[in-house]
Amino acid sequence: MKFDDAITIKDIAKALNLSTSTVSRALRGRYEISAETKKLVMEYAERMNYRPNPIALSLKEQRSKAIGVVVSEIANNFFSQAINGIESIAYNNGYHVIITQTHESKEREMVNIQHLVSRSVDGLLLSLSCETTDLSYLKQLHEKGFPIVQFDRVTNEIDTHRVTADNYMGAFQATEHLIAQGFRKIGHITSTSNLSITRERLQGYRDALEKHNMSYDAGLVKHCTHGGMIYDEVEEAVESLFQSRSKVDAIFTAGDRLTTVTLSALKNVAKKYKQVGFIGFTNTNLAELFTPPVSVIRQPAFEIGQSATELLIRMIESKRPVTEFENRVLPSSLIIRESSALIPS
Amino acid sequence: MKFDDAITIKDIAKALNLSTSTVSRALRGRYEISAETKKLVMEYAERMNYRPNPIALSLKEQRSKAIGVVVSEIANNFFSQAINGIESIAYNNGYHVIITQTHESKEREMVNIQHLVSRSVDGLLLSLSCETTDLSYLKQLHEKGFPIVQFDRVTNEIDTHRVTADNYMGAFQATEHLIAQGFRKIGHITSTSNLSITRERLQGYRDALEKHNMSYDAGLVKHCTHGGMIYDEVEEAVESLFQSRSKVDAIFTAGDRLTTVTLSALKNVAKKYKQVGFIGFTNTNLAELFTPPVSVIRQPAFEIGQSATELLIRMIESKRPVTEFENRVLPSSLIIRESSALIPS
DNA sequence: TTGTATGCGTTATCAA
DNA sequence: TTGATAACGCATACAA
Repeated sequence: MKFDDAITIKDIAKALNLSTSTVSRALRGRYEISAETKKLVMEYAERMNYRPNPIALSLKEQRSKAIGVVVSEIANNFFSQAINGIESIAYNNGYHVIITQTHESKEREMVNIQHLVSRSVDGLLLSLSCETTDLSYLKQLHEKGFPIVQFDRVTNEIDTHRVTADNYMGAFQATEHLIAQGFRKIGHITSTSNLSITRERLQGYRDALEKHNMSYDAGLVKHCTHGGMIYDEVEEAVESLFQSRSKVDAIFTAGDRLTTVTLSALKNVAKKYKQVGFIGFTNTNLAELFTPPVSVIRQPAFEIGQSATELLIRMIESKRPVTEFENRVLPSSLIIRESSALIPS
Repeated sequence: MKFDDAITIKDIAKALNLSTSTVSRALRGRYEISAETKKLVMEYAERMNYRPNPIALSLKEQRSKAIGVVVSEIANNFFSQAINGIESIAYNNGYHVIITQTHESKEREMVNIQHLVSRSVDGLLLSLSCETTDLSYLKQLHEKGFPIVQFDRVTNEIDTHRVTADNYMGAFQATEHLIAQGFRKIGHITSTSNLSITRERLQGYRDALEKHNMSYDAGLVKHCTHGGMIYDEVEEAVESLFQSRSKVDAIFTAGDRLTTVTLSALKNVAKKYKQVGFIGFTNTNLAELFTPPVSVIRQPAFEIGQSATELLIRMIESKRPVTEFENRVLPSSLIIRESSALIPS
């Protein structure tokens, strides 16, 4: 059924007693067409509000002027902000954006990518899911020259452009900040070490401790394999950090979700303790609602989205295959609030 | 360029020395084809990992097995949860979801809708933007029989299926709750009255006041035209509610964003006051981070998404045009926390 | 039971 | 300068 009253080139041709090819050429302003015919066609098209059918174009050109985005969750401020950045650039370049979520499932990830590719997206913006292990399909795609840009959660196993936040430096500064505040036993709640971001942040944390001659204790690092999707997992982590053997006086959290949920858990668990230092990676404005407001590390999500999209579109539109891949690292920013000490009610 | 090594029906036909139509029919399990040929084709297709090209199908069938979603912002918990609901149903029915954002701009809204339609989405899930005024295009589309389901922010000017939260009852109960807590002067921060949700909530608020013999004062209702997108607007609203002439002792906020931002503003502004009652519509878990946690009205976002999608798919797949439209109203739930009183630090 | 031809909307190639 | 035709991948009416 056609609900779209969109007229086609054929309709124009018929109405004007021309051939479809003439109309097509006139519309695209080709030099072979007489100014007269051109004007005729253009005006008629304008008047009838002609729009080329994108589907037909996709079929013909084997491209769609659309880019696919694969993220774990859009209900995550980092990603929704990144998507806004992606859209802003894509939009300005005449590209359409198709967003898909993996919900951290590798099957979902695979299905989404395949679907996007078969839908002829011209390129892919990819932030890997926690689970991802088998990258062979992606690798193949990339080797065939399919434009892919990784952002945020990246892997070195596929050599593409990469755009990330400076997770290392963010974590380093965050940890130093807690140390400067006088906290001596800093716990770290993070997600699976599968993820690049997890490893980078952990390294920043370790190096900061080392710089200040504080020993690294693996027992103080809690990996939540579901990245904060499951509350109980986080609460358990928080609780274990407060157990006698390894009682921390401060906590540093790694992700948007993890930060949110840890703060919630702290409300319940930390009551028993006088003061808990806190800092976390987050792009929500949650933390300022705390009493007193806590410090956070904010990531340049919007800019990451923009940057990744620029690179992708450049790849798509360049004639020759790209061989040199960029690694853009955008600075995270430390936001220091009144106090990083949480005073339980 | 073809990066997808997807084989086509033609390839199969060639390899098996059959015609494309035979292959096509075999693949679709038509009865005319001999079991033998069917098996042959099926197996080969399976082995070569054949996938029909969705673009070609769209062009042919004038449908895409995709549904378009138009919301104002995905960086809004209500919508991201609703989208999850939408995806869950769409996915199970073999539909693909294309999400677009209007950022509350009516131009953006128009462009998105047209783009989706020209991309042959089979139906539209629509949550109107604040600004929307000219509905003629949408009306036309609907009159031509294009499947549209409105959700959350709806208008009566277009007669479609509608799925909403029970905003009226939510607001009514919220207001009653504040009254029960002893607050006597309750301010209401909401968005433009263009929006159905705004009007419903306002009515709930008014009726609750009336029931308890409290007079309604229009001066205590602040409309933020940008729905909380602009902080200053909200802060101004909060401040004016605390001015001597109309000093409120409690605030009731209308939207996800508005609630978040008002809470932030309260942190700054309300410091001067001893106690402020608070309740707001929100789907974030922000409110529990407050000290003490505040009460909220939570909307069944996920279920709204699911329900709207069910209706839409039913419309898409039904042969005869729908004439009777449903108005589904799903209950909001009041979440009472320790206290709805905010104690400034 | 299978094959041929046509069309979905567009553009490119070749011919006029 | 313009037109006829084929092609993108698929499904179907019609022929065989």
